[in-house]
Amino acid sequence: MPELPEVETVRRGIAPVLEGARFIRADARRPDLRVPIPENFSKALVGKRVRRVGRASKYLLIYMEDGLVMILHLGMSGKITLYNETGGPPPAPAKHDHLHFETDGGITMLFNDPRRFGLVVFSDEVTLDQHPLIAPMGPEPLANGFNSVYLTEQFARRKAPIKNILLDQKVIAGLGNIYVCEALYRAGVHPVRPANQVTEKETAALTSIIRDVINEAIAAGGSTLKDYAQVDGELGYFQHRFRVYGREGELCLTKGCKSEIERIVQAARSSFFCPSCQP
DNA sequence: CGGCCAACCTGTGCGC
DNA sequence: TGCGCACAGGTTGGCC
Repeated sequence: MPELPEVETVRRGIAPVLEGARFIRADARRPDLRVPIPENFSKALVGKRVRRVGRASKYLLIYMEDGLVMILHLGMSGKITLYNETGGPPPAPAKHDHLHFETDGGITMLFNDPRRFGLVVFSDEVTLDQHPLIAPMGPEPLANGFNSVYLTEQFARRKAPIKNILLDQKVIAGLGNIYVCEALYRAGVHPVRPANQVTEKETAALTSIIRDVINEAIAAGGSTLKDYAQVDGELGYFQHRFRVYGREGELCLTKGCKSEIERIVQAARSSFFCPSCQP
């Protein structure tokens, strides 16, 4: 499911109810997700206060008062659902509800992930930057280190299709299949172009387009949070209008363009593009 | 190291 | 109605 904007939306949704609250329950209902769930999962969390809810790329970071950091990834199908005790008793855990939390503030938080590509592991706050999941990642689109000089440099030494390079979390952290398709469409760059053949001008445009796409998606997520805030429900999966993703066979939305959106498969993922607008 | 592919899982939707 | 297949928003490990 989630790329950086969706994870940021989840973070904003859970931060207000978790920060300052104490876990009175933390159960792992199976031994593993993509990787084993820590043996001491419950013991390490119960009775402790959450200091802050952060995010690094697509990873949620729950900072505990004692320096422990719970790293959560939603994989492809992960969802977090919050229930408030004022809405009645929380439901019995359903199928694929793998993690079950309760806070002293009367909040139940469930992590549901049918495909189990998600994960939960622990780290120490002081060594978080060196954590094997965190350390290898490139800059996020909204970070200072992400600029056209950096991107030009990265493209220059890679001949793989630009689509693959933009999906590489070591190059840019946070983009996934949808937003890569959207960014390439807006930039007018065909997804199979070798990265080292993308011009500096195109790279400069792409840099700011990637920021735009991510900023707009975060804003769209924020607007869904407003509706969400009142009621119990799922976080992170919001309907956003895409200009090219998922629109195979439909008319290109560029004014005056009469072409149909095409779909090809790259690196075992679907790429959607307009053959006229993305030469 | 760069690049490519298979693998990890389950659910859903579509064509026959 | 049932069956089989294609596909799904992510990441990694192994191989050349």
